[in-house]
Amino acid sequence: MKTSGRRTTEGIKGIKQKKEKLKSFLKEKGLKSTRQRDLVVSEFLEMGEHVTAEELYKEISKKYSDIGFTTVYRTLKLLNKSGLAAERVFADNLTRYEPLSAEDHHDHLICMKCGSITEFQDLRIERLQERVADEFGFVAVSHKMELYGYCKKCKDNA
Amino acid sequence: MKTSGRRTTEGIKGIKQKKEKLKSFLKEKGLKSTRQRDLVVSEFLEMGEHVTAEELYKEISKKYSDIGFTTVYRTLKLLNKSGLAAERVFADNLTRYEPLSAEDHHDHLICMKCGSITEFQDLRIERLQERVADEFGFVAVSHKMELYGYCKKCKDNA
DNA sequence: AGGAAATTGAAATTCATTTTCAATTAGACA
DNA sequence: TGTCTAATTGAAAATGAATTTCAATTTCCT
Ligand SMILES: [Mn+2]
Ligand SMILES: [Mn+2]
Ligand SMILES: [Zn+2]
Ligand SMILES: [Zn+2]
Repeated sequence: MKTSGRRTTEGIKGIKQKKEKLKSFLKEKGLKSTRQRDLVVSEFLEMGEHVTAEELYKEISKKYSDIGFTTVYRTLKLLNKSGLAAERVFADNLTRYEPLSAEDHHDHLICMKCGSITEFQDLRIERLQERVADEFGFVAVSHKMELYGYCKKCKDNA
Repeated sequence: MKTSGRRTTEGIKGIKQKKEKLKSFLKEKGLKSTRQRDLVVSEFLEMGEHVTAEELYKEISKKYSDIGFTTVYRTLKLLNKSGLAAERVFADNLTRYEPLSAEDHHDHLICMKCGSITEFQDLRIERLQERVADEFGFVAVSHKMELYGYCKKCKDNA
């Protein structure tokens, strides 16, 4: 049984590590470290899961009124390009971001009532996907898999 | 090996059958049959695959200059609600429609170079998805699974 | 410190989707 | 077949998230 739940909150260690990675990425690309980027990245890593640029912006605005939405938006794009965040679009068609490391891969269960998102990983499914691709002479480089329905809580107290 | 390709073109039989189903749906809901709806539905069923409202509209415009985009758009929504079409949003974030019947279910392989879309069905994967959901006490009612990569043609002449 | 290049944030733009509204049409019923 | 009401149509406007623009500011290399 390879399926498993994932992640509670980003550990401090992971955060520092990721910030280091970002710094390398910036330097490598001739980009600059700024107070704004730092703040946005910190908040993002602490918040953790599946946030929209708008949500993150609102959260940040509470503490730092001088950081604009555009900067939050651009920083998330940057994190994505540097491989530190994944961009996700679920059924509501909003672009969400989540911290991600290179080795990490997972898919999602999405509750249609409360909106909660559960992550899972299933190697058997992944293998079968590869197999399907092979049958069609298709080379898969990524995939998207989402299950929509009702989470434990929501199906119980219906 | 349960995986398989699908569908060439909608048979005339299937088209007539679907048009009948739509008529029932309309009557049942107190809606009206119109020349426009008829034309849009015919063109849609003949075109077949994964079209956007815009694409279908342009195609229809060639023959019938008096049919507006809005009507095409609304007819596709209607087909969706009546269960005769599926709405799909792939990575390009455009809403596409494809003819679909109740029993039918399939997922997609999408070529990142030429954009071709291949359909597949894999019961083993579907069973495992159900299993994953169960493990989390989640009741899945639908899912989305797309594999992105390079199709046979595109990976060959790279 | 000087200066080129990157960044910022407000505002404007884009673009698919959805809604509005006045004119037209379908179809139920007499 | 004519009447009437509700549904439909299509052009235009509105929406709203995502993206771009641009002038002012900041970073950081020399
Ligand atoms: Mn996730
Ligand atoms: Mn399909
Ligand atoms: Zn729930
Ligand atoms: Zn291809």
